Amino acid sequence: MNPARTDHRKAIRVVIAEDQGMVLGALAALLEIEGDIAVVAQARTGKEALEAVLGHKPDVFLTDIEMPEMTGLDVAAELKRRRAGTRVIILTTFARAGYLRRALDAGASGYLLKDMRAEELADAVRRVHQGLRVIDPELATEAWGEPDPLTDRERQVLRLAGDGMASGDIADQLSLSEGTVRNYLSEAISKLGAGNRVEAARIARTKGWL
Amino acid sequence: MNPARTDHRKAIRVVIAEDQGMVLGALAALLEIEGDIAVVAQARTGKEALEAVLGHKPDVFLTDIEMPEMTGLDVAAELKRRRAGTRVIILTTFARAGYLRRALDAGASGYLLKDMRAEELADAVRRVHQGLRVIDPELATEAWGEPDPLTDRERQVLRLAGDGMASGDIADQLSLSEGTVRNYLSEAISKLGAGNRVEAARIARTKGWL
DNA sequence: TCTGGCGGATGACATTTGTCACCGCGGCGC
DNA sequence: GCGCCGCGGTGACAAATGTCATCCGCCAGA
Repeated sequence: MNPARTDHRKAIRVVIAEDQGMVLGALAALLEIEGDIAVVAQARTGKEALEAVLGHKPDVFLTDIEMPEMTGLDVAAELKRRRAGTRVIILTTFARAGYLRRALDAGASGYLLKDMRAEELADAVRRVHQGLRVIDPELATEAWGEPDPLTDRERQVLRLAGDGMASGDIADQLSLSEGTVRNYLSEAISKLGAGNRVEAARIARTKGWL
Repeated sequence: MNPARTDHRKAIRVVIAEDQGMVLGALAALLEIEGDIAVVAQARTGKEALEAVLGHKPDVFLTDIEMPEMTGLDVAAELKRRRAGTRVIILTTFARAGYLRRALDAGASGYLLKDMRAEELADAVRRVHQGLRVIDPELATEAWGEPDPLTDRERQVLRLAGDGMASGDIADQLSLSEGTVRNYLSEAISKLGAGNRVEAARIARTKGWL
């Protein structure tokens, strides 16, 4: 099962980031079983992760997306900006085209879903370490779908509306007039083919456009 | 770290259920590391889990809540009904009082959150195996809070409304009149102290009342 | 300089939501 | 039998929401 019982000094060095402690520890255990992979640090927030990667300069950085303080996508983007040599694998629950696109833009080498079989993880790490790209097949095909029709304003407004905030309150928070908020919402609703703000927010969320 | 390097035939036998393959496998790896715990089966849906537990009669059943086909809570309730001797530990993302209450009603011996430290899991399994109860401290205190003020109808209506369905459509789906739907919604909104249906749905969800 | 687009705003209107008061019916306890 | 809930329903009304047409100021490109 372990293709290379290599000398431990040559092991692939990995940093893992994931906000749920239980999952974090479990993933580490999963990778540690492999003889050729060494988990050199674990992080529970985006900021911790960024520091860990900059400090340890691992070969591979495996990260969740939704974390406190910084998302995994933010961390990936920052690493790209700083030209840290580490390759990034995104590991997330969400099969959302928007997330995948942003991940690739942020220079990620891999995008895997948490409902893949656990056995495939170590292989993905090895592949990415060798310079290959690993994209979950389910996403790879459907992915290059629609390209997010929403403007920034529409996104902001929709996010708040989706949490149940009333038009007036949204207007206050964004320093817009209530009418304008309703206009944006109306635009978003029609762009997304929804029947009302709530449905629109739901659709946008599932597509990863937030 | 392993209190008992016990004879393997005496290992604590565990079945794990969790819909995300990656997490499932990782948790199994985490427990397998311990010398005194043996993972005898893994399941990715509630139904699979039920069959696995009935078939293997493990000492401990560790399960997620939200899974396809049957929730972990449903499985626990069914096991209680059938008087299967297996002790149940719920392992979930959600610190919701409503879930905990239902878990205990369903005879669960443990309720843990996925953001606990991974090291604590094996200990929790051992404790439960010895007949102790293990409840996440964060929940244990706050838990016996408010007791879900919603009626069944209000719950149904709120669920659909929270997904963006319009009053008329909800009425059709539940074979009620639109006015009645609005009445239920209004009741729910005031019971929950919300400002509108969406906020009400959000509140109910976070409390675990769905 | 003109023109077109974009962000933001208005006003008017139809529809949907949220609230309230009140009715009818079937149990259930007394 | 009587009263009283709980569930479902009506009707009416105010407020919030969704839709449109239109307008203004600004700035980039021809």
